Amino acid sequence: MTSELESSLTSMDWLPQLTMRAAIQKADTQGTHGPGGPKKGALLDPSTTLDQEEVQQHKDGKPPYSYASLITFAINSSPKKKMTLSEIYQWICDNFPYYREAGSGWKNSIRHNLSLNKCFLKVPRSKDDPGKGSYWAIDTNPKEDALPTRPKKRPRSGERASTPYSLDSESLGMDCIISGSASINTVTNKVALYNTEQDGSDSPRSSLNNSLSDQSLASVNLNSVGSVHGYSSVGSHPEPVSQPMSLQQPPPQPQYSMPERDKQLLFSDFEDLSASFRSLYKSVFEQSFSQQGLMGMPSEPPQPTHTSCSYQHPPPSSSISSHPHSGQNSLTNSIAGGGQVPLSHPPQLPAQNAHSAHGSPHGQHPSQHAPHSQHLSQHSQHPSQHAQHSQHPSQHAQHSQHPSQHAQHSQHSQHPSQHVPHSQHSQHPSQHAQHSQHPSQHAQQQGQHPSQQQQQQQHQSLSHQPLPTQQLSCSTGLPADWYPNLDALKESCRIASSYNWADVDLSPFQGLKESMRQAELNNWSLEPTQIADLCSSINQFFARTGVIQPQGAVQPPVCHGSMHPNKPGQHINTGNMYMESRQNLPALMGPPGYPHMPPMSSAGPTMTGHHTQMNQQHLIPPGNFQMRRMPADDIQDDFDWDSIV
DNA sequence: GCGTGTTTACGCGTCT
DNA sequence: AGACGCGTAAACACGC
Repeated sequence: MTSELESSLTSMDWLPQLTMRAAIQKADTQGTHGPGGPKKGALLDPSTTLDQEEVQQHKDGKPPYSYASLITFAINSSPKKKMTLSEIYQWICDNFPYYREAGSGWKNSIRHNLSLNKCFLKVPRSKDDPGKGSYWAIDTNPKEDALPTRPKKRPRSGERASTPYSLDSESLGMDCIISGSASINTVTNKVALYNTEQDGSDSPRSSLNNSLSDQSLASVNLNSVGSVHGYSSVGSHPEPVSQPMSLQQPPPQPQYSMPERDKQLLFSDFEDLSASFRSLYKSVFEQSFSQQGLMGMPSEPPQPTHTSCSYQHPPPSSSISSHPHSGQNSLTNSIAGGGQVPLSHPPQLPAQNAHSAHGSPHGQHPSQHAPHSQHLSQHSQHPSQHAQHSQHPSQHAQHSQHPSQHAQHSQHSQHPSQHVPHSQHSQHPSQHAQHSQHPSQHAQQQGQHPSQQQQQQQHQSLSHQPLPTQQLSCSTGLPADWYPNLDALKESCRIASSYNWADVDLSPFQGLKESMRQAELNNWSLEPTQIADLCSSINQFFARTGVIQPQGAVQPPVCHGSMHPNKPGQHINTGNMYMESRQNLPALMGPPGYPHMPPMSSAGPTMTGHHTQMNQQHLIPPGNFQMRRMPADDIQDDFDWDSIV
């Protein structure tokens, strides 16, 4: 598999299949509507399209597809991955003559499905695209929460208005292919995800916009830890994943300047990286936030708009055990990571894979429930990742104090690190210790940050200006080329996360803090440019704090990121770090694993918008860095191991 | 009026 | 038997 993935990483042919994959062939177990052939409900991979062969096979009679599948087919047949209701009708009629002659009841069912099924998102039309009805797209990150799927938009006249949330959300969209999380702010209103404001314009827009926003909401959802791939009950899947029933209805998509598969690569890689970023973020800054109250964010109560917050503290057992979709990430991560990262961590245990493969037909497997797909996926990956779910420092204690919770999660995870004695988790709740079992962690070292002048020089040539703190990096830090690729980046994040940043004066890095905070607020839903910026900023950060080894070798060009302490005006020119990075760091500054990230004309406000400010903030006061490594035994692995495995 | 969208209710088949 | 997924019908509201 590893080799397969390695090769496929080049070809990227696998991406369309990974993306949002959750095709569950339930046909053999339920929903049989006829002998042989595909069954209704058999396929609900949002990324699938309908094979012409399939079409031909069901020219006569009612197609053996569920309405949800039909809708999925239709939408996916659209280059924009969205369709109006009438277009969906038309597509179905075009491809399934049965419905031409059928009454109109099926249309009602289509509408019913669209409304009811969380997989489908209503995308408001943009102002420049007037017309009747909204677009419908497939939610790449449907929230399958026990919470109401959406607010009742209008009280029905009559008595039923008193039951605003009568929908059985668990029964809704169970066939959705959950790809993760994030969908921030969508627990109650999924439409918001496809806000045309974010989306750019729904209609005629640039190909780039289309490719990036139609389905992915124009962002790289880092929060969806590998979840983009959705899950696939491989074990029960009657057909190999590599043989999606789908197939390529040949929609030439010339308007895509970036191939669809590239977009998906972007997703899969970045999402796979999300936990690492998040972990790093939490490791580095949360303590600082809590101590200094800077920006007030992570210490603030969960933002109501932050969906993930809704899942931060699921009821111990019920919420965990009742979410049938969250197991996706096991497979997801195993696919995405491909085991390429040369970590000493043991490979994913079979049980974990089996976990995702178990997918019970009814989605009752604890790991399959979507509502906590993000949450539980991480739980299932590694118990120590609980911290990643928390935005509030005080919540870490929760994650670290209850062996029972770990035990509970252990039901979903076979990760070897689960065997870390619980005492380790509870030893340093207040420190937000980043425990790690990774062998690369070594003795703690301390260092003093050099003078600002040195920093300036270092900025110009990081590799030639070893900092005292870089002594640390000499033994345990990152190589200068810490993010030449995705795996390296993840590993770097992991290593960096293992430091005890609590002792580090992070005040010089307000900009980075803010960047990461914004990323956190956005559920790590970042655009490529923002990813690049973040990488750049982190690179600077690493350099400043000595995490990056002062090696001259493959040292990436000095980032012009927000961490730049001495050239605050440098980015004012473009306001887009990535653009500058692209110019100066052609090979390294782009998001790892994303080879052709196109230059973005505009970066989202999430990250880049802060950079100018950050540049001002990143002036580093002299000599105030002290880093102390946590004792190896106390290191909690907060890295998303499964994202690698 | 019609299309669209939401919601409720119910029946059926399957699975546990 | 109950839960579940799915299909179907229908009521209702909204906007063009």
